[in-house]
Amino acid sequence: MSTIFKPQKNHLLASLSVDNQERVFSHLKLVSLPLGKVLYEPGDVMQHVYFPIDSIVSLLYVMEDGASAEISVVGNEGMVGIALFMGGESTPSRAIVQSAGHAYQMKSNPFKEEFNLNGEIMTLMLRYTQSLITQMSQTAVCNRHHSIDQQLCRWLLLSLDRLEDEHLYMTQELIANMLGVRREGVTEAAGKLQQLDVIDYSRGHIKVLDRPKLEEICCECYAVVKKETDRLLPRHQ
Amino acid sequence: MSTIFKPQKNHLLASLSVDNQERVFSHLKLVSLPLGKVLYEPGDVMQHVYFPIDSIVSLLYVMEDGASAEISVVGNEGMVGIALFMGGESTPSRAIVQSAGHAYQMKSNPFKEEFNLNGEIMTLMLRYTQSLITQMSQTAVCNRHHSIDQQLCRWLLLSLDRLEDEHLYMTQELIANMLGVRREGVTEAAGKLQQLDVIDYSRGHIKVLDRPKLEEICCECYAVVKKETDRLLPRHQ
DNA sequence: TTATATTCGTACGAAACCGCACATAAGATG
DNA sequence: CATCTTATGTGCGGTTTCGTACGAATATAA
Repeated sequence: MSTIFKPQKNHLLASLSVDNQERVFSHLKLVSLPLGKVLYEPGDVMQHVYFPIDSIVSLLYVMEDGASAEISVVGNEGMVGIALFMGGESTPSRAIVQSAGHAYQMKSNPFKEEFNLNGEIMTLMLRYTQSLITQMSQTAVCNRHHSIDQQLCRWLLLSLDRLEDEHLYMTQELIANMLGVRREGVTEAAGKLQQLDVIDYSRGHIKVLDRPKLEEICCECYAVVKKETDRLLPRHQ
Repeated sequence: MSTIFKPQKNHLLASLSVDNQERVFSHLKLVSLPLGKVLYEPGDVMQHVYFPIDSIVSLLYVMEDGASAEISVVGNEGMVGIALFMGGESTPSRAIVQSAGHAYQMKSNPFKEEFNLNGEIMTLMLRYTQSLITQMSQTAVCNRHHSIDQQLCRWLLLSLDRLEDEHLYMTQELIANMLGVRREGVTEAAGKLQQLDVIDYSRGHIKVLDRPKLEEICCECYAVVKKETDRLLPRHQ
């Protein structure tokens, strides 16, 4: 179990120095995150932070009338709960598990203590926060200018990057909620991708057949975020 | 001149303790920001940070095809250049003066030194960054779900909050660039507001006549950002 | 197997927004 | 004043997306 799910599977944790890893790892607890689990509701004071391993968490804003839109997505490249060290301790959005899996959980207080040591961990967390800001910004741009087709491609690529293989378990209804569009819109867009043999979609199971083509069809938004994230958080290996 | 433009007119600078004010103020230089001036281009390593006094700066993303979208807006409540202390030193977006006026400029290095003292300034800057994140998130949501009419209201209110009176000097063309819509769309939306006696618009000069009504017509996005900003950065006075 | 729930496909009118073209009007310039 | 530039108003066809409704297909349960 814990031989498969090493903390190092999370890129942020992996990039810490040995000293910091030892101290931080002693506070980590492996938890299972089922699909749809809500880690934070809007305004909740965060009790834990999460470092996803093979799960994906969406930061989702839900409006008064129930409509929703995904602000950003967090997988093994990042962490959930940045508002903790940013000072607010809560956000107006919801953190919800978009793809079931596992994560390492750490209690707020020890994490804040580590952050406040003003060293490697703080630097890393701030750089990650900037990459998250980039993703949010690009989401705003993409929402403004790009078609559902393109946005679906972006969304698929962002998800793929955070999973271990090319399989996504995700109904069109759920994707529609993330993109903030109608379910029928996703059906159409996914149908086009299927006709192009880019994906194979069947009742909540997507298999990506041709990733290069997916990137080709996609708007520039994915590449911008990817490039900036790589710049901010280079993976040393 | 500098009797009118006190550093304290910027809310972030004003909220520093006397000690920190003394140290920081010695590095500040009052600069004039003409309309359209670009403070940073995408990817530029930032040489200065800016604390607006009576100017407004837009963080704008410009796409490959020239289309654009405003990510967030910064006035006397904030600062331009957060990427400096977040670690990236640059962003994929452009910082451009949206409303002419003045700002206090500070060189990057002394500012980073202040930030790294790990005290009040750091805490404040991080809280401000979180409020900026909230604004970006809500922009993404608003871009997804709300009409041009509503978005124009949000945009006007965000601008109003950062100005000293109810006068905006801004062509419809420019607003359209910020919102990422057609100029004609802004003409129509502004026409409706004018018919409702909410604004008076004439060749680049907007006078807001009825702010309460403006807030009423607006989508929830403005209030969400406003409330969260007030929570994160209470003004002690 | 049969019934039921879930997921997906399709259709259609309405609305919002776009791209484009052009007219009008208000300042600016000479 | 006459001219030019800039800013705004308006109209129209085309596209995308929406809201809604309904049917088909697949999984799940009785």
